[in-house]
Amino acid sequence: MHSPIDRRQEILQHATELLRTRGFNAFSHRDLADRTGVKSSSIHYHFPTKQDVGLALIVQYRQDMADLLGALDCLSVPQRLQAFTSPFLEAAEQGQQWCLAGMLASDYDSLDEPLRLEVRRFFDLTEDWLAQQARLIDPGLTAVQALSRAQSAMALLEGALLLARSHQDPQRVRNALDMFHALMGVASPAKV
Amino acid sequence: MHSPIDRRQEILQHATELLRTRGFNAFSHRDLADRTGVKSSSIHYHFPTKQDVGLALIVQYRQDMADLLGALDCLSVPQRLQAFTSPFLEAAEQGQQWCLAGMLASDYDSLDEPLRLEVRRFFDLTEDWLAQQARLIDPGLTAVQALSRAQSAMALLEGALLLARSHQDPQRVRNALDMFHALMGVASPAKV
DNA sequence: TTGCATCTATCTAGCGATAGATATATACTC
DNA sequence: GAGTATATATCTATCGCTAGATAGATGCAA
Repeated sequence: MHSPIDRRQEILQHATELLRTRGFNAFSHRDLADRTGVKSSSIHYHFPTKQDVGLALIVQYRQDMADLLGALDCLSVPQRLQAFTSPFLEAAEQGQQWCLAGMLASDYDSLDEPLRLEVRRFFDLTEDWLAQQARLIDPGLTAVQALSRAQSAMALLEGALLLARSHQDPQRVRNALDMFHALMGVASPAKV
Repeated sequence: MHSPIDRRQEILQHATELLRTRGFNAFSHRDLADRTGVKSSSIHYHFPTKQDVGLALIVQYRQDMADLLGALDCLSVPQRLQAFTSPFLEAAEQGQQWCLAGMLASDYDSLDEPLRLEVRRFFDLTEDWLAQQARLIDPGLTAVQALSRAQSAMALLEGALLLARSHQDPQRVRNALDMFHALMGVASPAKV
């Protein structure tokens, strides 16, 4: 028998991939069960409803993001932005997956309120952090200006990854990253 | 008996709204039938498969966009950009709907290849036009640079509308429009 | 021996899709 | 024109399948 924590994590791992490639309404408990190697009723044991699966996914996604951002303190602001954006580029180069939070945002109408709240919290967290970086770059910005800049920067990344995926063209994200850095007021990092 | 063209258009009208609010996998033939006031089998009469519904929607959406862009020739470039972006702002202010093509892009994995092709064509059309405007604004741009700029501008709009919808905050799109005009190299239009 | 994790079996509801009947409008022929 | 055929648009009824979800049995481990 697996440890319940292992199994739970295993389910979430498959759910992450399915959600990010297909969307919330395009995968089923049976998809999860088949990939995890258990019966679909076992999925219900760990997550009573599908919304619970989504909730666990976005909470973990946000926590991972919070951990990442916390780990960037020791870096310079341009290095932080580089580290922050690299997962977007990786996703585009991998080719099939969108951002988990972006996907849930696109399925927003299908989500119950607790899940919607967590989706909003993900973007709030991310954008607040970006706004902080914007003010470090440009101390003349008001808080409102910095947040506006951060929200648009985030929108740019989400949109670019969405369209890079449908066009199978990671270059779209690379170009968007140049715009992102320009918008945030730092020089683009040197190409590798 | 209705004219077939009327009925077909009536179905497409409801399908547009359902697709833009819920997504491709979150509305059914019965949803369409109930709203149109016919039986679900009648939907199949007009559109044999659900993919055919999606195909008709995106083809019409692209045609509407092509018509709009064609009608802008008589305007100045800043006025054109203003007219181009205003539907995004209206959608954000209305509150529930995303861009039809953006929604299909988010459901890309569920689409058959003919439908995917039409989604890509919508963005190609739009971005090519935006790239032309970018070169009119800044004649020093290469074609590649202009296209890159146009793709990022489009990504920004799509992302901003997505997040404005989930946060119920049209201001996000207004702010993104400022960034959009800056990115395209024109002054933002005066606020009303 | 109690609690956890999983299984088998099943439920209800809804999905996209199809078959076949019906009513109505249009076109053709005598 | 009358009568007949054809095409169009809708209906009723149903298909096979999958969805999310649940009840109750089983096995295993502390």
